[in-house]
Amino acid sequence: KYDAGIRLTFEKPRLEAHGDITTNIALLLAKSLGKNPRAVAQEIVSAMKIEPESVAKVEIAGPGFINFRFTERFFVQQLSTILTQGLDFGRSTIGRGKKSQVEFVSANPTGPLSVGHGRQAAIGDTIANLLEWTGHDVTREYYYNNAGRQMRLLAESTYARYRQLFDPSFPFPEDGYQGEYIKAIAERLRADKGDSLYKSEKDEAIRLCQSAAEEILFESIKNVLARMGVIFDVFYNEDSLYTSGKIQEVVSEFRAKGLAYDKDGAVWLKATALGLEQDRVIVKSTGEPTYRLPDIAYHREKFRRGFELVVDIFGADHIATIPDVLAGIKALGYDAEKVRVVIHQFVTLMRDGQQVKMSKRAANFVTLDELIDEVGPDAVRFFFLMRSVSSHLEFDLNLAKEQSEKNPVYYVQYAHARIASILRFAEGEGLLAPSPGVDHLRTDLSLLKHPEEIALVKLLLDFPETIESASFGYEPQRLTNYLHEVATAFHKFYHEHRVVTEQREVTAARVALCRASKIVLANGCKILGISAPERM
RNA sequence: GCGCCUGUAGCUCAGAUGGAUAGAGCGACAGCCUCCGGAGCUGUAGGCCGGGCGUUCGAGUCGCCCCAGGCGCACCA
Repeated sequence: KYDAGIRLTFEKPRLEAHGDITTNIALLLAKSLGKNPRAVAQEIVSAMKIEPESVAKVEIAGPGFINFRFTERFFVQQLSTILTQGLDFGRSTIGRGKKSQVEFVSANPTGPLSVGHGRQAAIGDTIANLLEWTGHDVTREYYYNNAGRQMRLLAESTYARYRQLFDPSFPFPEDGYQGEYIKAIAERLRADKGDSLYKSEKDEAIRLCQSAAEEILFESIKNVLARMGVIFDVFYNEDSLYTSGKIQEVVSEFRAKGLAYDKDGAVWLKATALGLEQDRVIVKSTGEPTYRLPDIAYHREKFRRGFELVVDIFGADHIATIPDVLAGIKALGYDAEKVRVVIHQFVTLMRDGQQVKMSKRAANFVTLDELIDEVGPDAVRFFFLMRSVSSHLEFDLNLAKEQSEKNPVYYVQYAHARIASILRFAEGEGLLAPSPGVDHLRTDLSLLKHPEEIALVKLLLDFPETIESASFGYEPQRLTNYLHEVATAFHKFYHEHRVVTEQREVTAARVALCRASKIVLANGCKILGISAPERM
């Protein structure tokens, strides 16, 4: 009966003592009504019809919050939803099959992936998983450039290393790639082709070096990504934008719209007309486009390919390019709001309390492959997903290697393995029906009434909401933190109560709780891309 | 100089849409296994949420100004 343009919302109070859900509606209304908020709350409560089956208590608290407490029965009965949905529990269709693309890693094949790429791989793949779980139709895409200056340098470096195998005095390019991996590629070339490159004409030999290096590097990039459980649907080659004329098309359109002009022999994008600080070169005086142009053309293709949601995952060093691309897209008539850019901050590795120095030039460069070798793929992914993406990440190698309770990965996985073990034990005692799906329908879940049991049930029921908020906010760390909480709640429950007891009915109810916990942990791990072991 | 990110317990970090008494892990200290996995659990200590001003019933959260650190600011990608 009040309409002050205020929406009635409920939220979960931070303090358990404040009930299960709460609303501040009375506080919001009080001002416009010129009444005491508690009096408004009282009016609202008096006018409400409550169902005693589900609602245990309604109370007005503090300055005028209305707190609701549900019955334990209300919660506990929802366990059957978890058990029925099983490996699909947590999935939703709110994404309505929206055609979505997540672009990440996108490193050019000029060297092995770094630990920074690893963070991006974990974030991108997990965001893709989250989108899938919320009902999006997801394409994982890797964009790369195998032309241009960097690749030329790679080719020349490879060629030089190859020549040095025959003649150590052969000069190495000044800005060449120093890494050992170039030497390895050269060795492989010699093994495959002998000295044939040595004899052939130089430009031709360099071309061969480039394609060989590219092939070998991509193979190793794909391998290391696969170790992390990351598989791309599409590898999009920037070069195709040139050969198909898409680049030229964009320039022409900008010109037609009066958004491009010539100056000093280069073509400039009139970015100032699009609300940006300064105009930018899109085609250099040499005739070569700057990175902006293909980026804009590429993003236009994303729209043309029908994506309704485009998620770009970039490292912090790419931040400057984003406004140009978004402005360009908008100028071409596309809705830039459909592009969500996730910027992640950098990673530092810590070993024995010391920062591990990482320099691409120097020899102490740590590759993603080496990191996985050292701590294993589960720890790598989990650690990369523990922190919010906008936060600098300190990766503690000692902790990640530790096989103990200190290590959060093991803590979560241990909870899962422990449940598996309990279920094996219960099965051994002949206490499990062969089909859990049928079993739980006959289980009296209202026998779960201890605080640790109820707390665990409530937390498990938060799972779908956690996925939604992680998915729509592009914040995987919410899920990571949540799973840690679930593990804690389970361990507490387990510590306080025996699952397998003399009373068959109680045992059945607790087994159901274990199974539901196992489902949530397993599904959560699946989204994070880590294993949920039955034993460890 | 300009832009983006960050600043919360000794350390590493959570705290979505402003809510009631600020959380976890590690580290420190003190405890808990005749019993389904101790890779577990319980307790103690530890905080002017970088500083200031503002917005409002209410700010770690929003705005402005400082301070400190990171990353950018090319006719490199």
